[in-house]
Amino acid sequence: MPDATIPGSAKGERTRAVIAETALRLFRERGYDETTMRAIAAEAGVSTGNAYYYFASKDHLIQRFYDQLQTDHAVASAPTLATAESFAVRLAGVLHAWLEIARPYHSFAGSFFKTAAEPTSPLSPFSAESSPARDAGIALFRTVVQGSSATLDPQLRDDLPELLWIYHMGLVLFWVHDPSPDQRRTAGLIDRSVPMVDRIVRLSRTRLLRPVTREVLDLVRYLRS
Amino acid sequence: MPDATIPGSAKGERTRAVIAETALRLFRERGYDETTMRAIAAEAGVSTGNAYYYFASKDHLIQRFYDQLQTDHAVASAPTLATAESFAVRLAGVLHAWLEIARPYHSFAGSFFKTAAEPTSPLSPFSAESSPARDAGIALFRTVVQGSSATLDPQLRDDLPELLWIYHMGLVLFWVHDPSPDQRRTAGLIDRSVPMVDRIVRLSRTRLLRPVTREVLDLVRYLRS
DNA sequence: GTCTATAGTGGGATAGAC
DNA sequence: GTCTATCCCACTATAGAC
Repeated sequence: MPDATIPGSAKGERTRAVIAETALRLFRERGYDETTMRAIAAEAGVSTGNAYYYFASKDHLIQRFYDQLQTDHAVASAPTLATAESFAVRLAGVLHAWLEIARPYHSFAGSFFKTAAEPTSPLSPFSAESSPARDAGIALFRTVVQGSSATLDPQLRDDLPELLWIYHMGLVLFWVHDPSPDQRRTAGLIDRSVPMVDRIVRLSRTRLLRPVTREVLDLVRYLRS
Repeated sequence: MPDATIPGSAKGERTRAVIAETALRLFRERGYDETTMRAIAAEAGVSTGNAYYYFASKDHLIQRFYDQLQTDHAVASAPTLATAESFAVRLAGVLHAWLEIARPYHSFAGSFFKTAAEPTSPLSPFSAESSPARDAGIALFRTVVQGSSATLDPQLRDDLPELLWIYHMGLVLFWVHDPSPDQRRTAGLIDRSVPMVDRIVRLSRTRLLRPVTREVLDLVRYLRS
């Protein structure tokens, strides 16, 4: 036996991984509702009891999917973030990157989305369990802001990444409901809304709009408190 | 004509109503997940099979709840709409009215909200089955706009009600996730966001913001097409 | 601590007799 | 239109093997 220091732990992690990967594969092949825990366990070569030993519920298998998606998104966004300087280009690049890496999962995302939408669910993007993925998402948008050539109100510079993440969540909501082939309408929505966001961010420093900017920032702080 | 011509139909409608009312009562008393179809059927004095004869699924029982809420909302909004002239006051009145009539259902709304969020669900506010409720909602906001003293760009005047309905859906989303007592944070969100909306609507006609207004309206039309 | 096997519960949904 | 009987599956419980 290799590894006597943490007995079984390595093996356990491998079993956990096998179950998670099998589940994800079956979800993609058959859809979420059509994939039973029995089938996942059988296909992974473990007992159903064992599957439940590692994952508290069928829903918990999706947490893996989130983390995977988040990692892939960061990787797919890297080229844009490394080269583009314009805020609008960086933002559009990151959003389109998400669209591309998420595309293969569109049909099955729809079927488990309901679970994520439930307030008490650990899969909700607003839940405590999701805070690592959420923080990673906000961090990505922080990179979008910080690397851009745009000059911003300092306070807005701090809070804008969170606002952009919420904007992204709105796009995801639209995407989930988007029946068009390859979700082209969502792509269109990005292409049409990014320039608006860009323009509004630029205008936020003007005398006319500064009061609104203040109100928005106050609101963000109120909601965080 | 109210008729003896369709025999049994009246009886059927009564059975349907009894089941729906029983279900709503039990949902409020015990919560959605904790109320089984067996319990609903038993309490209503019918068999479970019969309950399924009238309602294709447990979720379908909620459609009744939607309609009820929509009707109550219109009634609760009437006083404000009959008296207030300022756009901000009318909007805030209608939104707070919703908050009040929805309050008793907050805890159970959370548990079935997931169903409504599912794209393929007939309960989704964007579904074809929900279009009557959606249209009624938009009509309510049309009254908010049309009865107000504010002067608006004609095109915006046409599309603003739909935008306000979407804004309302956003507030509902927040409300569902709001754990504060009596959902006070949602009330705070309304109080802080309505002045912003009001200000932005006023500013939409200024030279500086007109391009953004155009873009927003183009976007709305794109999404409708 | 990791895993199997098995037996069982409860609830959404359905089939088919009447 | 209404019933009874049954299916299916998520999930639990448990007892024990390595």
